[in-house]
Amino acid sequence: MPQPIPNTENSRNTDGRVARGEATRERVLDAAERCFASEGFEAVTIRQIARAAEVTLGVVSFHGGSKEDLFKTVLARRVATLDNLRKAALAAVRARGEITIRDVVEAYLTPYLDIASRGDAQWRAYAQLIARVASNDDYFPEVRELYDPTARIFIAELQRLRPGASAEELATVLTLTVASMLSIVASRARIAGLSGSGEIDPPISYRSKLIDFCTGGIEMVLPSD
Amino acid sequence: MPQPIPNTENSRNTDGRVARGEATRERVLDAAERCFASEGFEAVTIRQIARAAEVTLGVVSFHGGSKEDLFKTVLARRVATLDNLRKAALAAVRARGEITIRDVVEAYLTPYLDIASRGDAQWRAYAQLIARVASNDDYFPEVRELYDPTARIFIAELQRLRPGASAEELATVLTLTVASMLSIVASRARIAGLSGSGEIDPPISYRSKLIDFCTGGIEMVLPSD
DNA sequence: AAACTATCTGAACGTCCGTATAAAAAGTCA
DNA sequence: TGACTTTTTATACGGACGTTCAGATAGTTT
Repeated sequence: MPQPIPNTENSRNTDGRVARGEATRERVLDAAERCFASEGFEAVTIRQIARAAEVTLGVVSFHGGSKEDLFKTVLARRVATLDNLRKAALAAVRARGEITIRDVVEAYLTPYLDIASRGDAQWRAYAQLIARVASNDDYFPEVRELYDPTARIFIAELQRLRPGASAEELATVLTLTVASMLSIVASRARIAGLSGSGEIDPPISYRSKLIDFCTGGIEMVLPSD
Repeated sequence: MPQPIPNTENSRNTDGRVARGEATRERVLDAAERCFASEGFEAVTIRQIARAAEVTLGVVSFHGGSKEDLFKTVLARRVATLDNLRKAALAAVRARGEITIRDVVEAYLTPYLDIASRGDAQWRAYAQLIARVASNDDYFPEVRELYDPTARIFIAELQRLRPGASAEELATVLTLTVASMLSIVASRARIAGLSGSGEIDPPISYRSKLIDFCTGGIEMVLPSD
């Protein structure tokens, strides 16, 4: 079941040679991803990233540029992969013919829950990083806009199912769906605390409850009649 | 309609005299509240807070202690007030007799949307700060636990309405409701961007959509039959 | 007025930050 | 092999950070 997530990255130079520093560069980006995910942009230091990547200080700047560059690169390098998983999930349900609100919600949520629950620590870190970034408005604008194109695709899909809905209603329910999705990753500890069970379950185990919640919510805001 | 929010704070010494430095202390806490809300714990510097409060550097430490103390104090000083508004809203609907999921959701969400939309910049800042804090798991544990008692009260209320629901289901839907609520404050810019309208509306204007979404979501996860 | 306490000032402390860079090392190509 | 490029090392820089504190000031009590 857990098949490897394809790496959409280009590790060759324009002339076809494998770049010598590419392995190091990835170690740096991976370390940055883990650090940013677990501590946030401001709290992380370049020295921390260097230590995590097991390289010296200068190497981080050499491969990652400034701290801000590094942050943007880390976020951008996986966007296409996640987007493609979502688009594929949407295409799959559309190919089946009749489509429902629940189908759209499912296609949007599942790939994210999936990568957030994988064995691969880097993808888990990326999922956590997204949750961190999206929940605060104050990151770099370029970062926020990374996820807009796919959001618009899903809004258009909802629009098709509920032609009477206003643009603001559609944007609102998608934003609430995204927030709910991210909170599963960001707040599992709180859920565990409030429910009394000490157990912190993987995000995917909340899948059906989350899909129910978002589907029910959207259908209540955008009634079909 | 917008009546002043009562100040639950104690500005007198034990002997009844008004503390001389109390006004300064509040200026410091107010400034810290605004700064933490708009930039987050790590990004804010003590010097920035001092400048915003129009006091010298040492005064911030004198009245606020360490940066971490200051942060906790800022969050803690308004918890009781917000909690009381929520409890009052819940008591009001319970007094009316029959109670629904929607009533419980409304009682939880409205006070927050209310303070987040008030003219008072300090309460708006506090609302924004809550959104920032709650969306990431990595703040000080004491902070996270500030909001648990009231959360448990509302969970108990839901439990009464849906006796068959498990503790984990209840904790999950409450957490998703909270996340949705906070995302309205934190992501209004994104909603505006995605809906095409340049306008950023006050949180309270999303009230009915938000209540619909959460009510529909909870009812889908916890069906009444 | 004198003694005392609370508050505030201004300056300093040691530490760590992000970034830059010269020189060494490693790899590539002629 | 020797010239050339890419990568890595080690170190340094200026600045900002959180915190501390001796001393000045203002308010209170005796």
